[in-house]
Amino acid sequence: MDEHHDMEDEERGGAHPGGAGRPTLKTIAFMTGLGVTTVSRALKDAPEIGEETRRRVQLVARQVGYRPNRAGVRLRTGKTNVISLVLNTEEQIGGFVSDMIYGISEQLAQTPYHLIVTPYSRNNDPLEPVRYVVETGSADGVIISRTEPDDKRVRYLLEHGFPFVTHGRTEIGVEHAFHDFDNYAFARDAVRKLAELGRKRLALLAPPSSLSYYHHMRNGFLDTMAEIGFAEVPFNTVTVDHSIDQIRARSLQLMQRPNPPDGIVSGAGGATFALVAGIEDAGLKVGRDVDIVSKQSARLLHLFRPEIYVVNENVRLAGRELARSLVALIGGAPAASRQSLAQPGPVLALGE
Amino acid sequence: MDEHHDMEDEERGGAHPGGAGRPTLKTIAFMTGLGVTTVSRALKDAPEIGEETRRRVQLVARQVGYRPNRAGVRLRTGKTNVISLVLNTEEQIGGFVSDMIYGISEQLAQTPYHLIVTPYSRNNDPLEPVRYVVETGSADGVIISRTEPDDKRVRYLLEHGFPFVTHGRTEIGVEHAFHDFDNYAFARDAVRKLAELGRKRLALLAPPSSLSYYHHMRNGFLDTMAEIGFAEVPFNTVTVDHSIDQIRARSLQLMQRPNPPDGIVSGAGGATFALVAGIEDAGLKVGRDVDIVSKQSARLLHLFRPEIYVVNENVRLAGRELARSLVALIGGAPAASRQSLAQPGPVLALGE
DNA sequence: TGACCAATCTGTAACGTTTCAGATTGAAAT
DNA sequence: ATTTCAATCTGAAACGTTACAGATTGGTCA
Repeated sequence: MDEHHDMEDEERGGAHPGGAGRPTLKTIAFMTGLGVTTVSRALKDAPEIGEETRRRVQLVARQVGYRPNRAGVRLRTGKTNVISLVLNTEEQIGGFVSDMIYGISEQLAQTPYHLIVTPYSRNNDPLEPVRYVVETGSADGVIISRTEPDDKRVRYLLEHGFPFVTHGRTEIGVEHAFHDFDNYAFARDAVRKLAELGRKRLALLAPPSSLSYYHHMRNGFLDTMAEIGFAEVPFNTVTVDHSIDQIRARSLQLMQRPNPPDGIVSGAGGATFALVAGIEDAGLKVGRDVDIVSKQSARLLHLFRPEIYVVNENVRLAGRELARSLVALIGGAPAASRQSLAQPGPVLALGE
Repeated sequence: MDEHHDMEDEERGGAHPGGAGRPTLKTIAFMTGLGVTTVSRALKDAPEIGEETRRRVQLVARQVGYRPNRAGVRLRTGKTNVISLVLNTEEQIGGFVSDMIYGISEQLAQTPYHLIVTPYSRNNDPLEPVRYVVETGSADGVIISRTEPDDKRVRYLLEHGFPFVTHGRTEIGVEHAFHDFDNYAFARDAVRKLAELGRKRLALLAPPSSLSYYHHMRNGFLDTMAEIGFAEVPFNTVTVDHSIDQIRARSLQLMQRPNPPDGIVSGAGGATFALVAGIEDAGLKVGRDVDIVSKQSARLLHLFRPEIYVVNENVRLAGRELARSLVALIGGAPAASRQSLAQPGPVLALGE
């Protein structure tokens, strides 16, 4: 005689389909007097179901609040109705991740898709979470960010024919879906604005050089500088991904050099806080000794120092776009049709 | 003759268990010459399996990289191995949501649990997503934040015996798991610091009055004020959840009143940006005309205005704690054992 | 009349897992 | 020699869904 009798789900799915538990196809089949197959097909508007039957089934289904069992569908079809957002969980200054998640959620709200967050930290291989999702089939598609020109994850996903969208572009020959902010245009506009303001010695606080958008931003910066005939003040000891303290210290160093910049383009709002702190550590003042054009996703820079010029990046929108694309992709849309580049808005001064 | 033959998964789970697809219990059963039941039990260290068999099965399982199919488990047992974070997706100034998610992810990384984000917006009933999760059984437990003293969601979850943790406490008689920041202590320490600085006319920029932690913060503020013998300068036209523009405008109004405060306690870092902007709009200066003690989760306030005193709230830690508790709860731990209150650190001036 | 057909419906099997209720051992107890 | 028992193992059934391969109509056509 066992001492352990598991009787927990005694009352879940009753023996009779009229039981107390959540309604299933069987419940509706019982109520309508039809077979489960018919009910299943009627609910998805299959062609070989009579008009009246279809309506009857759908009515009953609505009445009893039928919701397909995800595990059942998933087991049978392999479709998970899940989208995975692969995230680097390192601390980031004023990270934009929440907005991204909000945007994705928003877009997914009216679909059967759930959003699941698949994290990785610096220790792990960035490929690891992606491989996990593909190998275990735990999602129908993934969203990845922080793309590199020759991104291992993108190669892997392409090889395995797994649906994905990248936040950021790659230099891989094969076309894939992406959404990106036009950082080339941002840097170009930023340089022009600084030139307009009479600034001549410009520096760039760029993203890490491994990432794709580093190159875009840097090219936009350099091309425009060359066009105007300016020479760059190098500032490559630090990136927007470094810590506040590091950026601040390097920024101080930068401003204490013989010929410090009088204009700086900053690739991220969070980093700009630290950048300005360093500038002020050097006894200089933004708007007087140096002008700054910074990208931002939160809208805090103008409160911080009203003299900063800003370009807003709408990350929530990016999230929406990425989710929209991924869902389309899973539905069979060609990757080439799901590529978009968000244009930066104007360079804004305080109050604009 | 049908024109449509579905032959897509012809090569997935082969007829032979030795096929190409992902290994299942059947694969291992075939390889070891055992029954699937035995394999299933051997893998979970059931008592009625011989020592050698167990080792053999586990070895093979490891070799072929066996990973239980989540849909199979879920369908059979009802266990989803999913935790749902229920989120309000409204814009928040400098929201702490990313840190929360990082913390939860971090904690969940070494468990079989996945994190899924279940959003709701202002239009929807906050109860809606919770009801969805419970009704569809789409997770084993939920994490909710922005709790109210008499929280409908908490009542609902208690009634349905569904595992949950709240970020924030309630006044509901029944015990439930929570993690909270001690906002009473924060407000108390803040008031004391301002008193120490010689400030006498104090105001509080509080959370929305519907939320639990409004009361904690407010009580901490008022109790300590009474203790010292101060009277409050009312500032209840706005909360930390309002927009930058609204807070800024009301802050300006506040400072233009006949007897403006000379000390302000602010419940959120994001709001403090707007608060200070309003103060400066009035021609006043933080540290001279008024001192501020503000809670923050990002570490930006000292860069913003070095004169602000800050108390740091570690939201990532809160995420970890919430996830840890929820997993314990699902594992059968009593709710009363999963209640924790994070004590605020010291009130910090610049450089401390 | 009988054959054929389209329209509609249905049962069975399978996805991968766990649980139930045995089956098969070999050894110990009678 | 038979019974008993513990130790191991096993097949069948079920979770809810969909795909496949029919079944059952009633009508049309030769």
